[in-house]
Amino acid sequence: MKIFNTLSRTKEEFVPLTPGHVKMYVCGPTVYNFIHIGNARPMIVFDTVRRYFEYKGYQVEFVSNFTDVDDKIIKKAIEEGVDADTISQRYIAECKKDMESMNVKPATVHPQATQEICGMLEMIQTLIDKGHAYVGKSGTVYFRTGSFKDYGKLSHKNLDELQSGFREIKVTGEEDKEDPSDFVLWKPKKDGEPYWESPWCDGRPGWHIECSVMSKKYLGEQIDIHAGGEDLIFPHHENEIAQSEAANGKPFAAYWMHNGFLNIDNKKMSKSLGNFFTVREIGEKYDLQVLRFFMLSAHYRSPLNFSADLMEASKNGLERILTAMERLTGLEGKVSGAELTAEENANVAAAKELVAKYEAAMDDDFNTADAVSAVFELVKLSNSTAGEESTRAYVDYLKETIARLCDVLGILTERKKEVLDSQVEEMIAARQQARKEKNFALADQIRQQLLDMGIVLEDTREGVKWKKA
RNA sequence: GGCGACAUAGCCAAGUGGUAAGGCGUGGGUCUGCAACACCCUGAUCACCAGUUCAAAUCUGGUUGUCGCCUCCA
Repeated sequence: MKIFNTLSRTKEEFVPLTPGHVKMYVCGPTVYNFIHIGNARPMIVFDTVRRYFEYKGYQVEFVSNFTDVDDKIIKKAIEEGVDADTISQRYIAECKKDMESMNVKPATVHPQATQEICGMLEMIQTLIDKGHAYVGKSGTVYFRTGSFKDYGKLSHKNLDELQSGFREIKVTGEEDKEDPSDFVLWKPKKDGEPYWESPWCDGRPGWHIECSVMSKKYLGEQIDIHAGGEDLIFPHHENEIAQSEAANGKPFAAYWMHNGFLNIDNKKMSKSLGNFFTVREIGEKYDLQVLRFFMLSAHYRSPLNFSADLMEASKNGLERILTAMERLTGLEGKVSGAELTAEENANVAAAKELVAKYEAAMDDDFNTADAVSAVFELVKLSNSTAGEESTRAYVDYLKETIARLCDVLGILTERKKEVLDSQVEEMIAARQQARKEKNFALADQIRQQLLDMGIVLEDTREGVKWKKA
């Protein structure tokens, strides 16, 4: 398997620290609101990465945090007149609902920053002891970037270049920094903010230290993969490397993976442009399986544009896969035979080549777009070669194969079982009766009524099928 | 200003040296009472220029254009 490593900016062969195991950490959201579809991209992408590792037989330890102490959370809490904790707990719960709807597996551990303060105090103290951090006059603790010679290795920047960009920060209240590119590890509380006691001042941790500590606690000092959105490369991940490697004295993550940004109608998503969508909002219009399928239609490192038209196209494409699977399920009850025919053997051989194509695509830095194309080719093979004259062995093989490949992508191949109310069932029966009597005008009228109710009918050889529009 | 990415059919999107996967959409056809599903057919010489090579979308240089990071941000 090859993985594009941001550190080297090249695809590298994946070699795990421990054979057969993968330790992976993905930076999670700050929980001050419902997650937006931009947050959803890394969740879906790296869940797919995890699933593929598992498909290949790796045991994956997958840790993803919730940042539950932050300016935005505090701001929201003040607005609502509640505790910061109330806000973060609420949106952690909502986020987990969204993840489930997107078929994102729960992490092995979902640590929360506020539960890990103790470890942060320890790591900060270690950094101070080793000369990598210092206490400013207000009790603020800063990381001394100049003390870490590899600072900039991930974002490929050097400290000199960074000086100018940080000048502005220096004037806005952190003037006790030794160097403008130093960053905060611990900062003093302000009135009304949550705080913890520390040897330096009552306060709270800086953002970057959280991930270093949680990663260390749940995965150890060295991990295989650290991932997140590309905007996190600098400064967040750069700072994590500095903290972890300075404190632990060994390399932190072997591979750094970053997903590209999601744009809306070719523009960056922002509240001021009014093109800001939460996952919850999209879920009202589409099954979130469609969102997931859409996200996998491009390579994870490419920027991806979101629009209603593209969602519509993804919906139709996904529908094609689900229809094919439904058809195979319908055939299961009608076919028999445990031995493949000669012709079927040839088709199975063709299918195996498509599985190989799928795996080759995923092995090449998780090329999901190419992998999906192999699934579509399997669908075409199934639609054009499986029928009532097929053997049960062949139908089972196709169904199992497509389902297995879709499962790695997190795409559920069985439609959610929905129950029709009796009124609808009666209408369908009435329409069938009308058709039998060749009263097609009435039949079409009933079909239109059902369509108005959001139910689409399809007359197939296996009988009437229905689905939601 | 610094660092970086991208530019493939109407749209989305693979392909990184040997004459362009796949999906959506469009148009035509088969099937069907009709519709839908499905199947068959239907489309690009790869932003532009120059170069390397027997051979380039794929390598090199340049031009144009779009975008990202450098500040909280997935």
